[in-house]
Amino acid sequence: MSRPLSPPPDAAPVACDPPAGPSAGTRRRRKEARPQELLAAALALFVEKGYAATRSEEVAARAGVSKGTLYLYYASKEELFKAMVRECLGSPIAEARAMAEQFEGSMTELLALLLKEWWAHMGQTAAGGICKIMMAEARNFPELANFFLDEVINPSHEQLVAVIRRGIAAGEFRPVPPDAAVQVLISPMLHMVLHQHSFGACPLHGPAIDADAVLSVQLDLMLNGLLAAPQSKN
Amino acid sequence: MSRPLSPPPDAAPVACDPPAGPSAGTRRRRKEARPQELLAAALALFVEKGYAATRSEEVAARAGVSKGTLYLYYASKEELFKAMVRECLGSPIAEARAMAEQFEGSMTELLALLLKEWWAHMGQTAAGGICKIMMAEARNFPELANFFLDEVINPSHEQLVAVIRRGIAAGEFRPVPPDAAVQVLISPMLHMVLHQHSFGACPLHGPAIDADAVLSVQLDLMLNGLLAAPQSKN
Amino acid sequence: MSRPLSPPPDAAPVACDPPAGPSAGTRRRRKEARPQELLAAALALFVEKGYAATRSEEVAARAGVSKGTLYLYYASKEELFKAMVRECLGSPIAEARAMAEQFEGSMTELLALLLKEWWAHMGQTAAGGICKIMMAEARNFPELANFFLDEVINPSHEQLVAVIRRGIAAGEFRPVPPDAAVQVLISPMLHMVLHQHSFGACPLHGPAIDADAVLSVQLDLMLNGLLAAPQSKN
Amino acid sequence: MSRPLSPPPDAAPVACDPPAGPSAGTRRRRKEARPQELLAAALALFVEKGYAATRSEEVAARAGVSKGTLYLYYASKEELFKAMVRECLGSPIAEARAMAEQFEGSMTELLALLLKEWWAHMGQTAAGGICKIMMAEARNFPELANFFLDEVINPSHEQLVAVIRRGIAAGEFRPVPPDAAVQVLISPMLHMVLHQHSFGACPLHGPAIDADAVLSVQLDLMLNGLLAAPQSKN
DNA sequence: TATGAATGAGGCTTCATTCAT
DNA sequence: AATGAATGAAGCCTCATTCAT
Repeated sequence: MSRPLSPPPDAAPVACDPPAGPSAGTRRRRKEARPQELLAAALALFVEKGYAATRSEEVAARAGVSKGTLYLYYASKEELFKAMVRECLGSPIAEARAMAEQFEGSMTELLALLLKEWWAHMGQTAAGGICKIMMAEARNFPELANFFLDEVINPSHEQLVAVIRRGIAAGEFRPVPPDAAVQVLISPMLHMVLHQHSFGACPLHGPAIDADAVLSVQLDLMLNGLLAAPQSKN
Repeated sequence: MSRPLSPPPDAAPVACDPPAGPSAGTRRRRKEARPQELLAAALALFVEKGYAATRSEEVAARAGVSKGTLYLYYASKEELFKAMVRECLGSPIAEARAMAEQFEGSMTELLALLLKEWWAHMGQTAAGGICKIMMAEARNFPELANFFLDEVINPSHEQLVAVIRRGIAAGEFRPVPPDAAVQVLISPMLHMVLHQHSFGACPLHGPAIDADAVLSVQLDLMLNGLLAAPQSKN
Repeated sequence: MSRPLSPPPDAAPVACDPPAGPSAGTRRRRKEARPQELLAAALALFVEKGYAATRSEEVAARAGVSKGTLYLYYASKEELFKAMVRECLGSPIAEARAMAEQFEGSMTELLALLLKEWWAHMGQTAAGGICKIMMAEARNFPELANFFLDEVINPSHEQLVAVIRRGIAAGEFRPVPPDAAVQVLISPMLHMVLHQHSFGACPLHGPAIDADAVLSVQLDLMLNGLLAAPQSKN
Repeated sequence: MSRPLSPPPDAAPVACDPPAGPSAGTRRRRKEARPQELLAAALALFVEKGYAATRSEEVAARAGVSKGTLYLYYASKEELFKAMVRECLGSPIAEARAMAEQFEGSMTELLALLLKEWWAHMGQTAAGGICKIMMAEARNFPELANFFLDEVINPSHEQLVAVIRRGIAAGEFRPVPPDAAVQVLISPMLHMVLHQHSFGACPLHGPAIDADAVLSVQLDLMLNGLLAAPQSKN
């Protein structure tokens, strides 16, 4: 049940969500799929090589179209990049939020659930690549970086902060500074996501990170560290 | 005592004469200092913009020399990059190792000490920038990535694994898988280092990460989670 | 019938559409013709200025295209140069060989014929420029020099040696060392070819060489010198 | 007695004439020799690689001085080149002229003597390299080309023309067009000189030209072809 | 809509030349 | 006089973008 964390499942979920074009169901020609294919190609290449080192012709080729066609859909390389980032974020936050609101168990359980969700989305999906490319390019695209912060990082963060706060308020967690605790909480997964798309994808890289092991140790340690009353309770 | 973690202390270390301060009347004859100045300039720019997006002329200009001068010291942009990575790693691992070997207290204390050391080196020093740039460029420079793994990541990792093992053997820590535990242990700091050089350096970035708070929460949670017998502290 | 030997008939052969004449309204879609146009431009400029002193953009401009277009067809200036040399040699040797094999007259006549052929090809055609450029660049492109030796010089030489040998064997020529005799035989023409593309092409050059006069004197002297029995012509 | 004609005796006579600086005899420091050393280095390198492909630093290095020093003696690369050409021509023509004027034998003998002289000077001396480089660069340096024509080519040519004319007038030679005959006469040697510094200097070049054999065949054929009365005379 | 030939601004690198020592 | 670090114009080449088909 433990899977080493090396070659990211790049090919598997080509787009983050199969975003179901305007008329999903009847597949016309291919034209309707073009933007998605281009974004998927862009994602794979930008993540692999970085923005500047990726040639737009490569993206087109990977999407199976010619150089010129790319420009029918995106006005420039930069627009393609921005579209890719905006597109591949999609709805996961919304989903997680919905899940959290309906949740009725303990905060401990909710935390575990959310972290698993996060990993399932970021670790198992090409969306994780967005994290790497944003980390690499944030300073070159401040506007995008802020978009990413507003749409992804801060909402996720706030959601987890809220859970921690609720847990503390309920006496379930020890009183810790929630912001810092959230950083501690998500870091291992974030690290694995980034590793997956950098060192982990190098041909000769060293010992792979065992994602499942890290996740379970992380939950174990964190919850042990967070829980208020020593285990004698319950 | 808590310092927000945003504009990285770019200029601080890396042995960089403030490039030709007010007393810079002589504009030649710097042969000895030039390599360091160029490496410092390269570090700042490669970290900020990435390898491909940095023009070699920019590096030269930042080092206070002209385009051509750069090539008197480094045969190509790529050689400059490699030299920079190799140069900026220095001896921190060796230092940490020496410290660990002489240490006589508990593993809990040693762990805290090592993490603080790591942060002092990577978080407060331009060396942290190397982490960001390596993460961004690992797949473009596999040879360098392996150098970095061999010289930095793996030795650090092994050292911490050894401490965890010793702690477990001594009954000080609960039996946890050491490799995974180390990932959990260093992730928050790694995350902060990367953040510092990406989102944290964006002009408009959101709420800063409070490094000291994260570090103390991290130690608190981790050690609480690691410690073996619930010290009957009810 | 005697033509002074100065400005080489640069434009004449080498299959070069007069680059976009008056009817050049379409400025694109020349894919088939481009390689020839580029090679012709390269030939003219490399012969005129030498390899190193010719800028690739000049070649492109002379071919009526832009800098970048050149690189769609040839990967580098060096590749362009090599392609040009290889291209401009063509089949003359094969033709001469065929002619020699079918020839039924005396060796004296064959020799005269072959030399005229050689001059017609090298002296009246842009191919002669290749001789100059190869002489100038042989030491910078040893591989190409050997190609030229193998494909042009040595076959031509061997063919003439064979004729001399046959003439000697038939008692038509005096017994002379055939290799040296061939050198003597072709030198005047070679000299004129080189002159044509060097001094002869200088605006202010001195008295032109009269090619036809040289050729006829050359035949006269050579054959007089070669012929075996003093035909008793007193 | 026959020597193959491949690696030109580059090193042997460094300068064409050991030009005996102002105070030859007492050798001061080195300074007086510097210009000669630089010219010799320039000759070797320009002949080997051509003007444009030779870096001025290479010339300086070969002369055993630094880059800057070169510019103390010659204002620019072009001036160095011109000085080299002008310098390495020197007095041979004058010498040959003197010899011809004092000569008292037959024109046949004088012709043989002059050709041997020419070969001794151009074929055995670095001066031959000037021929190659002038052929290669004539169109880039028209002024130099004219200098070369005026100082070397035309005087030599005229001298030989005069001999031919005298021979014809004396009934010693058949009446041939003297200009063309001279071309025929010197071509083989010119060819060998050029070959020596181009194909002949390539590492893998084909069969070497046997200079002595060519020269003797050349004299044999030429004189046979030139001589007026068939050999029955004498 | 799709193509891919063509363009040309711009980056990397070289090297002739300068100049402080 | 000699040095060699420094300069920057200029050349090679790439690649984002355009546009005729």
